[in-house]
Amino acid sequence: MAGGSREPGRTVTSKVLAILGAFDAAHPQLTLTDVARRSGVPLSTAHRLVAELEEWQALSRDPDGRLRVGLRLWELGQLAPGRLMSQAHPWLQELFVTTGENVHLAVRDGLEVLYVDKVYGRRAVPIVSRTGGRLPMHPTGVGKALLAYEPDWFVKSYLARKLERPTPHTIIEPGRLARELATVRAQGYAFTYEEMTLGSCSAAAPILVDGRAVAAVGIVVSSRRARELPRLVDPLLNTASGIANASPPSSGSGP
Amino acid sequence: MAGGSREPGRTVTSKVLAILGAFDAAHPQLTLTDVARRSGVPLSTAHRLVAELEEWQALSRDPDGRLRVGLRLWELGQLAPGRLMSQAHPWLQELFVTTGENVHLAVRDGLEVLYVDKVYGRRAVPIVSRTGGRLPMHPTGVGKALLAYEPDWFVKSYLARKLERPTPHTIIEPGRLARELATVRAQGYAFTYEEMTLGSCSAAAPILVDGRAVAAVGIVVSSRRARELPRLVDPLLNTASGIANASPPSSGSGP
DNA sequence: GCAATTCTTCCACTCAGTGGAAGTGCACGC
DNA sequence: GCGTGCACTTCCACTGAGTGGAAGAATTGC
Repeated sequence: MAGGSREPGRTVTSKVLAILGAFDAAHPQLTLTDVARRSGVPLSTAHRLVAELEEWQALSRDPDGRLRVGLRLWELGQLAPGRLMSQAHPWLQELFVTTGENVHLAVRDGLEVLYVDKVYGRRAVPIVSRTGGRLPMHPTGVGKALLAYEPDWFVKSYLARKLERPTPHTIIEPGRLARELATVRAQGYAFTYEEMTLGSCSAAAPILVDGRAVAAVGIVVSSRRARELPRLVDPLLNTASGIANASPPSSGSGP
Repeated sequence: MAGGSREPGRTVTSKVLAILGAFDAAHPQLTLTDVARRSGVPLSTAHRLVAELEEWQALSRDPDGRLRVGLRLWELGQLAPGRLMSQAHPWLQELFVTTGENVHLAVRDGLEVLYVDKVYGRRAVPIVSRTGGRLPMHPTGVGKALLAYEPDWFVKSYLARKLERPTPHTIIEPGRLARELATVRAQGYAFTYEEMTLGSCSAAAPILVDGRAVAAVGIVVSSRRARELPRLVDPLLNTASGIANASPPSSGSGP
């Protein structure tokens, strides 16, 4: 009876990864049944695999018994970002102290920006992005800063899709967005005015290493204070170039 | 010839986890051969599993082709620590701003402390611990703060082992250490004087939720400035209780 | 107390996974 | 140019680890 009709061609590894992938920012804690449903792994199989993952502390349980990503996975994750990110943090820190604004660092992942670090104060404007969060590129400052330095074919394919419009201010017309990106490229930084969230504006600058934007620094302020953004450009650019230069001298510097 | 003499009883999952476990703070980037050697997984098997992990961005490759923990794993890890840690960060930030000292947050994992967050300035004393780092409990401030609130049986078994002695100042005599812990418990905070690293002192306070130390906040200063530690106790305790209270009202508060 | 939901265990079948060995590719030295 | 060493990739026939439906246990809700 049992074991006969398995779904073929699915590796154990892919199931393990599907189980881990069931967790995301919107669903940080799940029951076993949730995990099975979201990952597409049969319940009994999920049960066994989850038990192994728990044993290794890749997953652990909340007080109420729900599953969460475990400490060991967090610890592993800390090894990921490499030199750039850990070197960037003090710079972000300093930018926060000198400007008093919420600052963050983001990289591109696929067609989205992934927020990899942020520094913020308790009294400042509440900020939407959280570390590890993802947002589309075109409505965000860091997204525009990164997109502007991607190769043409990439930008083209980005613009070719139907773009989300989180607010009425979001620029989604391909032509207008392309012109915006040209401006960003020309001046070296990007602004947004309520393009992602009503009430928030931002300035962002790419971190350029060998001409490629490996990350971007952003500052978010409430839109009432949008007029202060230009004032923030200088410290922003300083920070961006500081981070870029702090990264170890590029190995392939020459021609 | 092939496939016959496999090592039995090892699940695929355990191999995947062993491969991930091959990465640690001392070995953040590895070649495939390293991974196979460190994880005990045969090279050809490691090759296949690593390829699957790469496809999912659980692992990725450095410019020079060596393997690293990938972005997706970092992203997953961000979901791990739950409310406490993300709520703690602004408090740490503030403690750093008011004191100007290096501050960090640690939790107990097994017999070690795991540093889960830190805030530091560029000009301050260089700090040994890095996020995700592990240290033994008895020579560190946060370690003592955490150990002091563990149940008796745990402390007993901790003291029963032969304790490491990273510096001549490290307290490793069980009796003396037990007395030290009693003091910590009595006064609510811990000091260390060059017990982990020559040249560094620290003060630390536990974050108590329902009488259990769920984490600890620490401040590190250079030992020349050890006399300033007492002055730092008040802000430290404020921070610790602030973090503790900021966590959502405990569900099982009163019997 | 019964129904709904979630979690755990069972087990016979079978194909996904295995790993030693052979092949490929690259870098260096002579 | 050619051999030597090392790291990576592919191959393949065998087999037991993994499978998943279903039944049972535990828990929750009404």
